[in-house]
Amino acid sequence: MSFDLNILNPQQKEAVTNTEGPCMIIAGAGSGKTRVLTYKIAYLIESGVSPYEILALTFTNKAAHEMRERVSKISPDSSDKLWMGTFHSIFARILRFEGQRIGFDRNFTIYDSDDSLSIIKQAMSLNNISVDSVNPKSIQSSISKLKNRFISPIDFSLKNKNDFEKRVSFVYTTYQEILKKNNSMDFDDLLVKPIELFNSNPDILEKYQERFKFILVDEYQDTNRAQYIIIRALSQKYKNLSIVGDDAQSIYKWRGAEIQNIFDFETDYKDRKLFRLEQNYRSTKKILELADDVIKKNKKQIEKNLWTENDEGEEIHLIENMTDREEGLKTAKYILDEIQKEKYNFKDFVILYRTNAQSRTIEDALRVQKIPYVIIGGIRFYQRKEIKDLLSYFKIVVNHSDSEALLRILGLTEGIGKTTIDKLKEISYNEELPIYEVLKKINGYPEFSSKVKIKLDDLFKFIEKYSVLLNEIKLTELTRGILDETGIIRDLKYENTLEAEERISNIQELISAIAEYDDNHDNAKLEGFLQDVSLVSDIDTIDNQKNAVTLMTIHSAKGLEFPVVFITGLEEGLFPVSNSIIQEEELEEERRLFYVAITRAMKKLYLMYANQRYKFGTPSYQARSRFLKEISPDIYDKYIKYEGLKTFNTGANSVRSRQGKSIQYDFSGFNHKKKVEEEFDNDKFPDIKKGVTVSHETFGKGKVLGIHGKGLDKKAEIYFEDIGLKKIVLKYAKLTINEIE
DNA sequence: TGTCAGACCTTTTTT
DNA sequence: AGGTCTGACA
Repeated sequence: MSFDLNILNPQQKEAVTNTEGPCMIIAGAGSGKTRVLTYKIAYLIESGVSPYEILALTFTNKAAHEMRERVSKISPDSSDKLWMGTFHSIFARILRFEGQRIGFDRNFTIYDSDDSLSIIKQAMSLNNISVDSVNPKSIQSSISKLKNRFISPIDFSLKNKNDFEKRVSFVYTTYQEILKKNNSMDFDDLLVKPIELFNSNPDILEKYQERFKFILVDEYQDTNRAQYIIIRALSQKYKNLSIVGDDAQSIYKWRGAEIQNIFDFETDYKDRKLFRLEQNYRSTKKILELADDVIKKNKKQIEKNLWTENDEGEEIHLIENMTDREEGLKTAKYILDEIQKEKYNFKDFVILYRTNAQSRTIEDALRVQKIPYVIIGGIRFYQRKEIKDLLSYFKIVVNHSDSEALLRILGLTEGIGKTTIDKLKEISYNEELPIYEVLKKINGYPEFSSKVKIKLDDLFKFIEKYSVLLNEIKLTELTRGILDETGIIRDLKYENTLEAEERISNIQELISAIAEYDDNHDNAKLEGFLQDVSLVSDIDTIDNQKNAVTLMTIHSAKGLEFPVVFITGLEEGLFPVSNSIIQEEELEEERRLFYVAITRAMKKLYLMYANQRYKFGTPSYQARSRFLKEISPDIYDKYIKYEGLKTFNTGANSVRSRQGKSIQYDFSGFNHKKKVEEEFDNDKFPDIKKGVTVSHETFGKGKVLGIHGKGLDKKAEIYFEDIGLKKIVLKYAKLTINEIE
């Protein structure tokens, strides 16, 4: 054997070598879960199982890549033959092969949530539901939840419903019709459609049951109903199903995950074997004990007892800050201190937060201190406007039915306005044709002016041209050709702003991603690239080489570890997030999230909160998180070092008194906003105008590029020498004027 | 048809 | 603080 089972501990070894039948592995945080999965796969291959017969499902591409790489170290020739990937990517692949059976072409488009929202709006308008009466996003999430529970439009329409649900039902039906017409699927369809396929085609199910004799599922606690059904169907014949999970780390209920799946595993598979991985190799004793203390407050959980042989470790820091800005600056300061004291590198640090919106203040502080950082999440690369624009051209060339992509392009085309687009939509709807087909015979419609017809015909010819070239020239040349002909870059260059430069560099990045894909795949096709693109998440692109501090949400951090972890924004209403206060179940999920955050830390942990934080551009005052208050006194006394303005008592009284004080301050400054605004209706900041050079207390020297709003809402767009472009609300910022140009 | 300023809404978390 | 939508105007 080319690998050594003896490096595993006894429990890990048993979990690895137990390959027959259903097997459940409860793996605590940092207990070597990935190692067990990779060894199990390698062990199967060593025992003579063909890699083609193994299916391994993960939640992120990163986890899949990492696992594949680790398998390839043990079992070099077989790793690329494994079926290993996210649920979404594996089943997208199967649907490309078999989708024709349920009426989809193999070049179907995968819609992201923005695309999906736009279709929801179309579906709403077709059902005469105004976007003012119902929030399209709430309909979108309702539909997504239904799909995750594998409830079809017909099933749902048969249920007794309230007003809102009736509307959801109508929109759901129309929404699926549009997706079908566009030859496209949303993320949820990638799970729902395989089930439909298997249900209506037993021969196909049988084929894949036979193919995947061994199935391994990672992060089982975060599977939803649809995923559960797929796994059950595929494993039914051979029942060689290994699931790995940790109920304490279930954090995706809001996305339809059913933690119950893991609790139910033993009733679903009566003869299942159970293995517990309880030795933690990651964290210090102090960190682990705090984590344990936190998670014990939750009622429902599978019993386990996490322990470690690691050192006791250093104290955990708890730091109070007056404002969110101070929180950022302190974080930066502690990073610099740690680097000096402990010889850490920037890449050893992660700063975690509950919501993406919190990153901005932290980024500001890091830039001021010149600390390099990478930010994961937020506005995703592939969701940026310029990228989506360019991708739309690619999509329509690959899939002519993708009217959503075509509509986007029409919106970009000079000389085509809302009127034309509405007319096209109407014709397409009445004649039940994709918009592309309407363009094809555009000359037969007298309602368009000849000028418009020429434009539309040009666009049609453009699509035609590249559809032909699709199979004739190399991917890199094809996409380069499309890019040049759209003139996107030329237009951006003409704009000649910093923002446009940024956009151009994003496009260049996309083009190099295509070149890389072209190099790595024989006979690379645009279709394949588009699929990869729609299913990547930012977490997949973490670059371990770069020496920089990482910023991300706690959700993205699952599965990762860092020597030093900062958890920021530990405040009521933010973490736990406000509406989870009402429901016990949601509160427990927030607590698990806190648990996940703590257990990312290997050596050092910093807990941060701020008394005042900007929310929606206005300051708000909140108490520190209940998660801090509920830490057991003995853990608190032994392990936690508090730095703050007041003595930190675990009792509620001290909080109240401080909060009271803050609220007073609040009233004096902001609750009389309206009155104050009247007083300052005249230009309060007459000297801040375009061209003036100013100094800001944290951002340094900068030049005013523009002014927006008036009175107290007056904002200035300032280009700071150190950190770039910022928008500043003048009433909050302390600016001094340096010189007038 | 295209533009621009102001109003208005947003914040959970993501494949 | 930032993005999106809308309605007035060119």
